[in-house]
Amino acid sequence: MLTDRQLLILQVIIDEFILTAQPVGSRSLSKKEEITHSSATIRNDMADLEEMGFLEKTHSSSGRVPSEKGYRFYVDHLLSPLRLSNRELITIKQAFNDRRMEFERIVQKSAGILSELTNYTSIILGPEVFETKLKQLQIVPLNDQSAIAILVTDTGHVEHRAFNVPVEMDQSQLEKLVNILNDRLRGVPLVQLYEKLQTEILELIKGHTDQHNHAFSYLQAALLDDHETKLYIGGKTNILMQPEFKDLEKVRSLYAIIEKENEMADLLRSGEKGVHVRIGHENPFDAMQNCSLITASYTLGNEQVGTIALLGPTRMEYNRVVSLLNVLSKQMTDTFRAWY
Amino acid sequence: MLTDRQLLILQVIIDEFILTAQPVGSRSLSKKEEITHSSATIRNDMADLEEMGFLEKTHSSSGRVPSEKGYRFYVDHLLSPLRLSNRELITIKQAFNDRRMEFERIVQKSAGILSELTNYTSIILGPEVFETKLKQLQIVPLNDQSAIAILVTDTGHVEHRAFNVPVEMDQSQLEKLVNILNDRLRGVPLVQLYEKLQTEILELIKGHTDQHNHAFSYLQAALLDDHETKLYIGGKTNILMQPEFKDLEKVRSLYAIIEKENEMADLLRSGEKGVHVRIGHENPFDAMQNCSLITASYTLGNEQVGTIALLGPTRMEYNRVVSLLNVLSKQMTDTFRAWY
DNA sequence: ATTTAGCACTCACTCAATTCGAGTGCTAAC
DNA sequence: GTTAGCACTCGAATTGAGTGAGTGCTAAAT
Repeated sequence: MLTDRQLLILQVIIDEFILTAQPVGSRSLSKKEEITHSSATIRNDMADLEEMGFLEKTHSSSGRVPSEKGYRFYVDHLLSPLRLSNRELITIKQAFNDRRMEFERIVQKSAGILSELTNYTSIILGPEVFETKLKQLQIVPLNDQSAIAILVTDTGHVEHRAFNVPVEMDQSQLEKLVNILNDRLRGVPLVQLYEKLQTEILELIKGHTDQHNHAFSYLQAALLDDHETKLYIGGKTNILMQPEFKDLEKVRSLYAIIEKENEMADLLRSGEKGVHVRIGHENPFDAMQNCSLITASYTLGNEQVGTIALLGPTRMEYNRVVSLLNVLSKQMTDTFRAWY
Repeated sequence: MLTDRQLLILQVIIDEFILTAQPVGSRSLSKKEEITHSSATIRNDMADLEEMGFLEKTHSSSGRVPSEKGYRFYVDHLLSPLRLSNRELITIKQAFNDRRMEFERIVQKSAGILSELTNYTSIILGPEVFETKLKQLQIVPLNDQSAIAILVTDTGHVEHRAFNVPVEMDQSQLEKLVNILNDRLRGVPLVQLYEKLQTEILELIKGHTDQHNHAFSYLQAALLDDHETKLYIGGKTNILMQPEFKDLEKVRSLYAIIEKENEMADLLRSGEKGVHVRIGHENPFDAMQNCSLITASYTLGNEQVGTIALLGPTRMEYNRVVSLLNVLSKQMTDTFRAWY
């Protein structure tokens, strides 16, 4: 396999390239403190490493650049876990000190922090709401034509939607309807809401007046759709600062992908627990060829899982990013656990 | 002042430049159908127009480019109102056909439509919530430590925030507190909420138990902050497609401005009623030197005013954009009027 | 058997020189 | 007042020499 020296050289090359984005040559390597050998020796090892597929040349007489296989090896075997700096730890702590216990706020902030600390683009997938259970349904009438339906889940998630109230229906009738719904639907997971509404409740309502029936159909429309899991993106413009994206066309195609919420959500969902690195072509999208995506999962309550991720060039500061995601996902999990 | 021919030439030059982003020369103008004169004649008029400050050269032997003064004149005097295409009208109609009467959704969609139809960046300022009055306050307990406060305004705006419940407080006490607050605060404009809470309510609460007092302070924190007016931005990446932004540095500085929500909000707020065009240096920010910002206001309910805007290069399709904003702001106003 | 020094070779990059063409201003004729 | 003609200007694109960082290979040194 690889000799110790080759390992060292591979490591230093990748570290250097991550820092400078420039191909690394044997001479500059031989000057490094960690390396005591001459440039010729290094050249030989570099040639071997290239043969094995860990390095590449940009052209026949250029320095070496890590290949995807090189990065993969680096991430799997050479990554030295990095202690986060104090500044970073403090920044994170502060964000979570916010007394306002609002999920959205924390997530949004986390996205901001991640992108700020890394200069990459952060993507956070909110927790899946499907498994959350209905806690309470509330109706607030605005005037005689419209009202707002508010739906609160056991995890504190709130959704609301305005809807029309049939003119012939007065407030007390509306209240009765809501009471019925609350009785029957409390504790029902949101995914099952539709089913329940269609069967049980519809049955139940049939016994009542026409108005009930009518109002119910309005309410139903208001309640059913759009329990989407949200995607929070931070530092989208950081992409512009990476030298590998000086070509506007690449930026554009990458943005095009990022903005497809559904596809991005699926991409993030697919990760297992723990930190997970996807390098270059390991990503399903062409536009992410020279990107790496690092994901980590967090949990909210029992089994609600969400994902935080960082998107940057393959030439990413893997050690820092991995540490950061670890800390942050843990922090999020802990914070949410403390709340509920 | 300007001769008819000069007016024509100015108009055609600007139209052409808006289309191609290339300096316009006398020869290419002379070939246009609308223009019957020779290139030499045109050159003379162009020289005059340049002397008057309506045109500029990029270098001594280049074609002409409109100056800001030129655009200003064009917008003020030469703008031929454009009928929107059927496709455009249909796109708009469809967006407003959504049965879900939710303000946010409509605004978000409008932002999307605007940027999609124009390839510029759309910015929409949500209506100021300060003048809206509290309709109802609701508390939904999650467990014995936390609850959610939900605040509904008379325009159907909903805000919510989780907060801690003091352990020694049981649900009935909480309900009592909420009832008191609802009685006293219903109809109070959000801006006055803080004041009211500090004076009247605090007074009222003092009579009650310690627990009330304690819980109240939690609730207060939950209710007070963050009645921000939101900024909705669409098509931020469209900026990348404009040739005047092939320089990444410009893109970055422009993004930096756009992302400062407060400053953008102030900028949009400053416009009077109706459509309003700000060209180049008429904008307060350096990064918007070669941008134009076109704003239009819409109203929600009585006096709630919001703003929709488009940001693009000074070389903007003014006629189309102005028509579009007109239609859309009217559509928004109408839709909201119908709701409330 | 490694490691190193030396040398010829490769290739991107920079920079100046050159050309090309779209454009202008000016003048004289129409 | 309008137009044709001409000299001139200047940016953009093209070319070619020079530079330097890099390589691979071979032979000597360890």
